[in-house]
Amino acid sequence: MLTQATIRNPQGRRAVPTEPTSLAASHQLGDSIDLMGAPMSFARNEEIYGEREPAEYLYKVISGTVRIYKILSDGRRQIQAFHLAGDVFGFELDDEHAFSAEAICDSRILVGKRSAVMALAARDNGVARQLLALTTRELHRVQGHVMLLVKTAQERVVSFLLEKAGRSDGEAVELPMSRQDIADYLGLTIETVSRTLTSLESASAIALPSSRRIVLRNQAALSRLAS
Amino acid sequence: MLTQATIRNPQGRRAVPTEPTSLAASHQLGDSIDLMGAPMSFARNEEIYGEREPAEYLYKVISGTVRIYKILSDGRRQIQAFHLAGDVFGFELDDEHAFSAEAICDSRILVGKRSAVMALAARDNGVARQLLALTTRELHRVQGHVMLLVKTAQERVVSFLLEKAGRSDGEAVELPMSRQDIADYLGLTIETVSRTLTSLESASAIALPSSRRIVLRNQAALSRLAS
DNA sequence: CGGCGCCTTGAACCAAGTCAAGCTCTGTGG
DNA sequence: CCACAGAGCTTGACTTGGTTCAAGGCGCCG
Repeated sequence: MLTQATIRNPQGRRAVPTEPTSLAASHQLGDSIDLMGAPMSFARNEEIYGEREPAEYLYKVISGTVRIYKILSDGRRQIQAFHLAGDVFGFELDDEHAFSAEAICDSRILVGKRSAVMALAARDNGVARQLLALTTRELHRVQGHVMLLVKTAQERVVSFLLEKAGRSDGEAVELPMSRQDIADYLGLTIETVSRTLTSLESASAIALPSSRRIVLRNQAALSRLAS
Repeated sequence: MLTQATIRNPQGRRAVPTEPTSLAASHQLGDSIDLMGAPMSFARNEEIYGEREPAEYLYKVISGTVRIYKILSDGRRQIQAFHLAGDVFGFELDDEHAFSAEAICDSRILVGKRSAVMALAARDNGVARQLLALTTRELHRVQGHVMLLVKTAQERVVSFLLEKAGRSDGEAVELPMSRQDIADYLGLTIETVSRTLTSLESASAIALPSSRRIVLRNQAALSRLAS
């Protein structure tokens, strides 16, 4: 359908919309900027943009999940964020991306010209304030991530589960990401994540009907374990 | 001189200006919001605001250094940021402070009404964009903090020194904060920070003429150690 | 059925934490 | 000017939570 989704630039790295996006932001929606850009599809593990590339676009997840990450000089990968449906990402301080972005599973992403949104924000105060709100919310989330990274392995895993549960309906958490993704977000190894989940299951705090599906059986106990 | 600086509310926790602040932002200054609020003095270790208190004011450091932190349920303290002269802090997502703030050394802080700045931002697009710029810069810094916290102890300490060196003139870094403050910022113990500094000195990468003064003797080697 | 990702489990190891002295400033009072 | 006290910093010996290395299991798809 949207074949341009997989078009890549000469370096084979960045997917771009095939035509200039016609953009408008309806700030009456109150909650988030609606990028009237081109919806694009990204396959599982497909790169959306790479670190140090020019930051030309802003992105809003329609469906699917995106990981934002950086590779450290020793080859380890640190995931900064998982973005779910509704999240806007791709903001940058300067004109290059500080992180890379990849689709974790097949995803649809709304892609809009960053310069157009910025120009609009310069004219329209409502848009500017929405950008501020989005950035402040993201700042808050990253501050929470810092608090996570100084806790014990069990506290990190439990906090992660509770955060995911907060954004999912029903009692079970469906995880689109692999154990490696979780480990790289929490600053742990895949083995530690796996062992911790197993031990939480033994303690009847959670159930693991399948590796990507986790049932929180005792939310109160989990909240206590999250420190 | 500014005796109101030490006035505290009934709970003895929050210092407030004695009179309603007359506020104006001159966004022509281009770089930062000038809170034309009341300059206040805070003594070493004096609280500026506490976690969960209503976020009524915004703050800009005139001189001195401020630590922004949270106490974890197990009693450990995690420092989110050190703010130096010129930095603006006190932004919040909702109407309460998510963190506490204390002066690390005797400091002068410009204090302005948050609501006044927000009202101004609603009218004046330039102010709104400056707030966005400040928040985006802070987001960037916190993202860097996340990257720090997954590194080894030596990498964290070296990165910290290089960051401080970047904001100080001359070849020596003057640290206003204690080893405990550094440890709580880096997610390490005071002993590990101390040992790491000693070992860097043995390796001639730094010199420690006094405990609060650190000379970077081999910046290239340090950059390599920062990973 | 066989192959390949992905996940779990086990055993050994190590970086950083903990516990415990002891040292070095700095300011204060005799 | 020295004695003392206290806070802040360093150092040493031991412990431990999490990593590393290695093997094996599970589920899915051709």
